[in-house]
Amino acid sequence: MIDARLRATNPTAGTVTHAMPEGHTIHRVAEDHNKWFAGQMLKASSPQGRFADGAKKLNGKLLYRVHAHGKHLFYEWGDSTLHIHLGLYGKFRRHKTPPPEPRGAVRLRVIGEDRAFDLNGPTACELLSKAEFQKLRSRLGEDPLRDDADPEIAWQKISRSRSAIGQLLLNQSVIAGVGNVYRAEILFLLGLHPSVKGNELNRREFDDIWELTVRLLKIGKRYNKIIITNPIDVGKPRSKMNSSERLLIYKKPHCTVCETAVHVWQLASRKIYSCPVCQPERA
DNA sequence: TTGATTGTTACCGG
DNA sequence: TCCGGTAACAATCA
Repeated sequence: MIDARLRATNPTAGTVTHAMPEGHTIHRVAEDHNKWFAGQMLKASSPQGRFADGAKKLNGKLLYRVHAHGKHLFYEWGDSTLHIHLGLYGKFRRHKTPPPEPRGAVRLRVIGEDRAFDLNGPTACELLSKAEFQKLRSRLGEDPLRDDADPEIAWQKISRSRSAIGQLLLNQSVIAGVGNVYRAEILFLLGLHPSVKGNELNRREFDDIWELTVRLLKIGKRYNKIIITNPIDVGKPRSKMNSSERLLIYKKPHCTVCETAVHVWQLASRKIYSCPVCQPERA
């Protein structure tokens, strides 16, 4: 069970990070309590006063039974749950043992027999009660990577919404795990304008979105990167692709299919890239 | 040094 | 209630 590869939020918007440290022992927690709980997200769910208790509970614990849902990781500990969310830049960094002195913002150090992991970056890392876990879990939508995912539930939410599909894809309570890069690439590949409303999509279009999302997230999980392009077209295996070869529309000045200038705009407070020709607006 | 960011939440107003 | 926009958070990178 060691090194189960699980997906989590990370700098690459929902792809896998390093192998997750399951079956290892927490050796150290950050001394800088304020830094640990710096983010608003953490303040909301973890009052600072609880840190000391949490840190004590964390130290020396064995991490076991990890599972991912969307961009969240959960380690079960009997009645409580360690919740980790890697945010924008968080990641698990793997070391051999003994690991070097921690550098930068190391939140958590996990030590195994032959390897160690540092959790660093502005990440969520908190201990949740059963009720808190249930509450968080209930706010998450279907994760296309999970065996128990039910696309019907996602379809109900999307088909009843007047929001743009470009918004809905980023909404973790609709589909959990899609980030800004995936949303741009998914809509581009399907020729859908990001402004098309959820309730304007037909079932066939939703099925295409779901299937493509599953496929892309699986590739991302496997290669630890968001990879959209076909390796045959690029002429090298996926593991060797560089960043400009992996994507089709995100941050591209010109459409990689028709060479039209890519339209860059804001949707859901995030930059969205779309091709005015390949993704026509709907009347 | 500066600005942007592959993420999320709280809050406010329509 | 639903929906859109904005601010805040903070490490990292160009």
